Amino acid sequence: MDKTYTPQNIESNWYKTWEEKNYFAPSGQGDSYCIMIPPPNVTGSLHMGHAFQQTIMDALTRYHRMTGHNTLWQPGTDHAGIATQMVVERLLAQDNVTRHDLGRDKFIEKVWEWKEQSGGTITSQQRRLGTSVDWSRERFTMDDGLSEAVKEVFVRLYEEDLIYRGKRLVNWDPKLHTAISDLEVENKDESGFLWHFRYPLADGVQTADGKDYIVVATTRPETMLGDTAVAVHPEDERYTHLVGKFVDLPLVGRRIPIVADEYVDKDFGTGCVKITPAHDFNDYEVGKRHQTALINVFDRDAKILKQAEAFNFEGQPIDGIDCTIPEGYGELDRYDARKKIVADFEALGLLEEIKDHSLVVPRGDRSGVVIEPWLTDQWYVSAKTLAEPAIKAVEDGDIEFVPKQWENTYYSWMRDIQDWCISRQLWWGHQIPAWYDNDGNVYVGRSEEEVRSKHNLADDIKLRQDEDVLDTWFSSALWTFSTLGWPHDEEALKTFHSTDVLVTGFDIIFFWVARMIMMTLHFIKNEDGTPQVPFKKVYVTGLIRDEQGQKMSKSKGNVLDPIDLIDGIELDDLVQKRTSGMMQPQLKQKIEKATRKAFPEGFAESGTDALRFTLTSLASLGRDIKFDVKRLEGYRNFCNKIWNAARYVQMNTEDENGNALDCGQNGGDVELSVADRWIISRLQSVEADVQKYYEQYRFDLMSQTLYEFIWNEYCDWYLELSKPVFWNENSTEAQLRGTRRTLVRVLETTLRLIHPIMPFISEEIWQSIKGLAGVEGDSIMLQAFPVADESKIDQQAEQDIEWLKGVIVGVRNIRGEMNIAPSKALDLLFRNGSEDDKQRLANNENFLKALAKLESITWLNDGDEAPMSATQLVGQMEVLVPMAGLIDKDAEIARLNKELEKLQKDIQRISGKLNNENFVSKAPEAVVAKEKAKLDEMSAASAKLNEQMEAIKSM
RNA sequence: AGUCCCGUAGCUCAGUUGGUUAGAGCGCUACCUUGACAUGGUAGAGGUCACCAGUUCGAAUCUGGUCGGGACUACCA
Repeated sequence: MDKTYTPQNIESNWYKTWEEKNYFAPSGQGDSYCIMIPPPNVTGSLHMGHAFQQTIMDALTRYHRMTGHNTLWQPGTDHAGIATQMVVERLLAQDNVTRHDLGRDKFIEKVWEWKEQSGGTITSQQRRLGTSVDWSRERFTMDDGLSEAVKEVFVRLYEEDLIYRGKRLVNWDPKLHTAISDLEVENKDESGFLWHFRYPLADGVQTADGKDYIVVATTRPETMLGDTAVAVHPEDERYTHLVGKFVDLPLVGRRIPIVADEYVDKDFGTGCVKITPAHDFNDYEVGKRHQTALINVFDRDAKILKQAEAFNFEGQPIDGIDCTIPEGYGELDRYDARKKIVADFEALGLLEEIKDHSLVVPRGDRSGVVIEPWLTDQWYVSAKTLAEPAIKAVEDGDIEFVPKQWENTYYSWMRDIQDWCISRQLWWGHQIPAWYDNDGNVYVGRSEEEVRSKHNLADDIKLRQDEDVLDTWFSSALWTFSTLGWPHDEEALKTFHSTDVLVTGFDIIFFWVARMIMMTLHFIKNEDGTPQVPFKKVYVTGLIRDEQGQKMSKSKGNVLDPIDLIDGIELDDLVQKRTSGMMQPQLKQKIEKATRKAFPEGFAESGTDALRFTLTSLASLGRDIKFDVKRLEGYRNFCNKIWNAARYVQMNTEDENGNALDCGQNGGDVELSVADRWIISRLQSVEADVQKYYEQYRFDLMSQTLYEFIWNEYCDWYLELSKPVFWNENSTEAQLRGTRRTLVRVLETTLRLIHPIMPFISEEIWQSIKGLAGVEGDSIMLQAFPVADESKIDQQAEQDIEWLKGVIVGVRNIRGEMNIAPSKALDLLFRNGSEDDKQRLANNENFLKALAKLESITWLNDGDEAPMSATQLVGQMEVLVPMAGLIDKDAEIARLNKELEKLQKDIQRISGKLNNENFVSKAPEAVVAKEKAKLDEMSAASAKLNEQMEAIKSM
């Protein structure tokens, strides 16, 4: 083994080997365990969030593989409709080409080219991360098989009346020219105005206070061109006499009714609301209740039409409605139209006032432009029917969220779920399996042939397929079963479905998790017909944020590429990476400055294992993660520590020529020291804890447990305790064998414990020590995961080592505080020890002398005078370091004072407790007894130290 | 507006059913190149657990409130 740990040398080869040998495929034996990867979008490359989630999935996968499960981690990618189409359009735009220049087929070809490239980037990144997915099963949401599943689901839902088509208001993105679902709309608080307009009353009617107009307030003046009514509250006395009367809509001249509707808030604005059913979701409902028309005034760009269009609520065009668009408004952008409307109202003397107003503005999550409620034909999924069993599955505990609090979020959305608009006016995606004839009839089916034969359509009837595609999330909703071969090949489905756990972020609980639950419960059934859940657990991870706690995003220029942390990157390259290909180049300087400030050194190479360990150690439940590069450095050092510990083990279990020494594998007496028994005992507890933490998804606690065991117990103490055995000329062969065997076996076991988190370093070291540990096998991946053996828990050994540590730390404390050179060997005196103490010393003298660097150890009898000494207490026993020539009297007095003060404080606190009548009578006996024992011990200690103090002072 | 999360050492965070001397990593101080490791070792400094009130013999932990930070959902034109 090399002297220093260099991750690059070991990581590249092992992954290739594992993959070539097909270790990632399910073993075909044991109970099944399955995780579906949340398919990354093929829009670019993996970010820290992916690295985080995939580390957790890989740890779970490797763990279950090692516990003997038939384990499948299913990989794949998502076509990410809008997002990917936008990426490719932006690329084309660099050459001044639009998708329309290319035409649909050519454009889609380009997107496939991009998909190949981006998909390749993603999978190679995944390999670098060490993900043990079964690549032979890799899927893409637009594969033939998955497209089959999409069609099948669409057709069946249509046949069950759970998918329908209708002309309704949708969230229209006027930039991307597509409908989007409610979830893709981001509502943002922005400041704007509330314009108060006067609408003249028709037929000479007057208001209660004698005006010939009423005042409506609006934040969207331009939509008044499509007004079909004015609404007031039914109990608003100011206006009751006007209900049923009319106003003449200014500019347009249309006569529209005044209606009474509960929707109106009497106390807001003027209490009169203009109703524009074709351009506002609430107005749509009001209009529907009062059977007004729908008057659309916008085109697909949200520009004013030359001639408005009127529809009824069945979506049919209607005649006889005045659809005038006033002169000069046609083709005006919505915001220009707004200005003009306001100006025109003002000119007409109909502008009452303008108030500042904060309002909520809906923006498209991809385009960022203001979304327009717009009347179009779209396809919908009736969500309520599907939602019911999906709610129940969580209520009944068939699906559990970890942490549990996310179930609230899930319920609150599901119980108020709206129909899901699934059609998108894009080119990249699954084209909707619906065909139209020239009479406007719709036929839904798996193919044109199926449609023709099913509906007996003659060959000469022309059919054209719906040009729209489905929402990306429609296909991802089928992910757990479409990837396993549904609807045609159900073998894998039978084996691996329901899957075990979904690891994902809370940001897609609605987009994805909820919809997967709905679709899967509806389509996948057990043999007895009961529905199958897609997964039994949902592990919801936090978000990885930057060092400031900001969300990482390309536009903010604060993203970290996990590969850069693994390989390291120069500052200049990092800056270059963060500032290239930006959508907002004006931010370049700011990003550069922030980056140079945050990471003045760039990143050193840390290796995959260190990154993975960092991510798991940060994986607390229900909390976002501020990614701290310092933490990564610490765990890189941890890898180095493991590496060097392994080197020590190897050096002491092989001779200079690399031949194995006798580690007790081939018979011969084996004698275990107390240290050997102690570390074996401690290992059992660690094994039990690790298993528990897997069950609880507490990767943070697991990492901490492993870190502490390896560093603070195995390295800091056990390795040191092994040295006296190896270096003592009097050690017997049996003793040497015992310690060698323990040394290497504990290491070998520990490597298996860390393997799911740190696959590379564990494999590399394991390969070079497996023989020494008497283990055979091709890869640590295929070894069994360690299981705690309670019979190896050795209380006696643990207590003995605690005692030993107490003495050693006591001596070291005196050395440290008194500035005694580490090289100076000390003469140690013990006084007032019990039989146990004496026994322990007898058993451990060798260890004690070596680790505390002692020249001699002498027991004083009870009455014996001690020379002036610095004192430490281990229980009742006094450990004395003679001061002569070493220790300054005042320094020792000061040190004792410090100790005594601490003791005094504790004694006060505890005796206060014990003097409290209530505590003694009401607290459990065990607690009282414990406090009493503590007090006794501290009092005795205090007395001893005081005595010692007096002795020193009087000398 | 509703729901939820968070506030613990200079920084990033653990602390599982109330009973610990409140922990870790990084950073800091002093000493040490001893034959696994200076990406290291040893010793140490550092906390009124945001604040207030309550429940309790006992609260970082439970309850209510206040302040501060954040997330999600909904929304009055």
